[in-house]
Parts: sequence; structure tokens; C-alpha cells
Amino acid sequence: MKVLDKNTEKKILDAAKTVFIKKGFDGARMQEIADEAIINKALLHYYFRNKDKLFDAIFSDAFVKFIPKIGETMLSQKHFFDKIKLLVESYIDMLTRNPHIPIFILHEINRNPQRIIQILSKGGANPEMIFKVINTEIKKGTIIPVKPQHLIVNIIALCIFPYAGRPVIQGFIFKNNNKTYQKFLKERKTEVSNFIINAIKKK
Amino acid sequence: MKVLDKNTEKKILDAAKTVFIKKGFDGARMQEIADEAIINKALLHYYFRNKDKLFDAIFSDAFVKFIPKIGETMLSQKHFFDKIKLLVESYIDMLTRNPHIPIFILHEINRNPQRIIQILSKGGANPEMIFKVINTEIKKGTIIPVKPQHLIVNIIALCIFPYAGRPVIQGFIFKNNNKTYQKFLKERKTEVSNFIINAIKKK
DNA sequence: GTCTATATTGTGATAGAC
DNA sequence: GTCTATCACAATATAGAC
Repeated sequence: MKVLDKNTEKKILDAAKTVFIKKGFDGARMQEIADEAIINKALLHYYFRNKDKLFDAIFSDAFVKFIPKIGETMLSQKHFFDKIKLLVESYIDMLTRNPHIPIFILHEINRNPQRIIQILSKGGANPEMIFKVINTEIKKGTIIPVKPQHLIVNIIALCIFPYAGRPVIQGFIFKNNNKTYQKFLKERKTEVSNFIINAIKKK
Repeated sequence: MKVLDKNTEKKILDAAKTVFIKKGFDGARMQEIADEAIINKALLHYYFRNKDKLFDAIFSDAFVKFIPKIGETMLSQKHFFDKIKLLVESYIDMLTRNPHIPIFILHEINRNPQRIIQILSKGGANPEMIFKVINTEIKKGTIIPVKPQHLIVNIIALCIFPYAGRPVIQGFIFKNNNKTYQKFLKERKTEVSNFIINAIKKK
């Protein structure tokens, strides 16, 4: 083996990530993954017994990225609006690096919601503390009364949708002009932050 | 044929809709569609020559629902904030009736973005007029300066995401409690309308 | 560990009787 | 129009040589 080569397992994982995220579990072909990794099918099965096991390796990794680290940011000691800005920025940064993750995760979870149950049972995020933070800000008078659940969903929705709905947005709103769509994406961080803060700040 | 029976074509279309929307094109099986329609595979191919043609019939129908009739509402003579409310309400009503459409459409378009091109070429919606309406409201001073493209995307995002991301939201935020998730959905119309209007109205 | 060849099953599609 | 039987090929998975 050449020294500069990635080891085979890594090559397989990279190839599988590309193909699974593009085609989904049902649309992906073991042959295509093998081709992408420049090996043959048999070797895939040598490293990962079957398609399911290979998929699981990809899915878990993608899922972690999909869930924003909302807790860390929200529990810090900054001003609430700065927390919002930071959360939006770091999440959009991740999405820019992994633009196809949202639709992949959403589709695969829809196909098999059981996965969520498994992940939750391993002890996932606890939103209660975040609800508390938001309710405290309401009492302090920083923001108007809003239901914490809705605020959180709104934040995630505004960050994710431009990526999950890319072809539709690019097609209908930007007439398939990729340049203006990319410009739109770059503006998103500040647009989303401002939109959220305007929506909840006390006048 | 019994008088009360739906005709076969309708039965097939209903069955195909159920299966395709749940599993996607790649995950759907002609056998499963036949079972759902309580007929056999051969009859499927008699009515629709192949899987692609059957899928296209389902997809076009779903896609029309997926794109909100944003034009009609926005060009009416109501107050701008009433237009927003109306748009949000009618779109969320549609999503409540067809909760699985968003993830289906988003995934299938991602799998084959070419579909968008085809639909656009048949002359789709024209967002220019909506941009104008929004810019007029900015000049009138009803709302603060916002980029129309972002406002439109924000509106759609806030409506769609609770449906596209249902398993994740229900799992993480509502601990898989279906009752509280349903309550959350019922609150959405007013929450989303208020959120948007707060975000853009001039103080 | 990596390959070629092959087994095995799944799946879309058709032929032909009724 | 509807059915049973079957074809043809695609796709996952394994056997076994090197």
C-alpha cells in the first residue's frame, strides 16, 4: 500500500458518505460506493458486513451534525441576542460545509422514525434547560412573551430551509441563477439573526 | 364491477400516493402499491406502463400542493399583514391535510433536480410581482427594509419545517409525546403570523 | 487484505389465458 | 380488464483463490 493512500476503511467511509447522502439508502448502490472508493464490492462487505451496517456508520455521523449544539451556546453568559447570533452563525457555517445533510437526515428519519427512538434512548439533548433560559429572558423583559418550543423550531427552520429546499428556491426565486443564490446564502446569517431578534425583542 | 367501488385507476393512484410518499421512488415497490390497491402487479402495468409514469402522476399532483399560492394572496387588496396571515393560514391548512408532502417533494427534487427545470419551463410562478408588492410596502413605511427574497423564504420555512422535521421535533422537543406535538401544530398559525409580523413591522 | 466469480434473492416488466 | 405464471436483469451478499 502506498504511504500516501488513505487507509481502506477511511476510503470506504468517504465514498459511502458521498453516495448515501446524494442518493439515500434506497437509491444508493453498493457498486457505486465501491466505484467511488476505487475498490470492489467484495471488499465493502469485508469491512462492513452489509449495506445496513455501512449506512449506520454514515448516518450517526451526519445526525450529530444535523442537531445544532444549541445547549452550549444558550447556557453561556453572553447577552441573549448574542447567543442567538452565535447559534445562527455556527449552525449556518456547518450547513454551508454540509449542505446536503438536512434533506438526507429528514428523509431517512421519515423512512425509519425508529432511529430517533434509538438515539433518544442513548440520552440525547435536554431542551428543558433551554426553555428555562428563554423563560428567564421573558421575565427579565429582554424579549416579548413567546412559547420557547416555537422559538427554537423557528430558529432551526430559518437556518435549515435554504439548504433543504435548495433546488426549489434556486429554481423559483432565483430562476436557476446559481450566482444570485450563493449571494443569498451569504446574506443569510445576518438576515436570519436580525429577523429573529426583531421578532422577539421588546420595543 | 360493484357500483360503490372506486374505479381501478383511482384505486391505483390512491395506493401509489400512499406508498410513494411514505417510501420515496427508490424505496417504493410496485408489489406494495398493488397490495395497497388490492389488485396485482400486472394490472398496475396495464394502467401505467411503468413505475416512472406512475410516479410522475403522483409527483406532479404533490408538487402543485407544495408550492403555496403566494401570488393570489399577495396581489389582493387587503392590508399587507392580513395577506401574511392569510397566506400562512392557508398554507398550514394544506400541510395539515398533507403532512408528508414536504419531505417527499424535497427528497425527490434533490434526487432529480431536473424535474424543477421541466416544471419551470412550463411557465411557473413569477416571483417578480411579489418582490414589487413587498418593496412597495417598504416605501409606504408599513414594514422595515427587508430583502424580499429572504422574507418569502422565511415565511415558507416557518410553515414547512414543523412538518418536514416532524420526527426530530417530536422526538427531541416533545419527548415523543404526540399529544403535545399536535397541540404545538395547532398553535403554529398564530405563532408564525405573529413572529413574521413582529419581525418586519415598523415600530 | 484484496480480488474474480458466483450464488441468491428481489423487482420491474411482459405473455398469454380468461 | 383482470388474472397467473414467468422472464430478465439488477443488486446484495458470499466463496474461495491469491
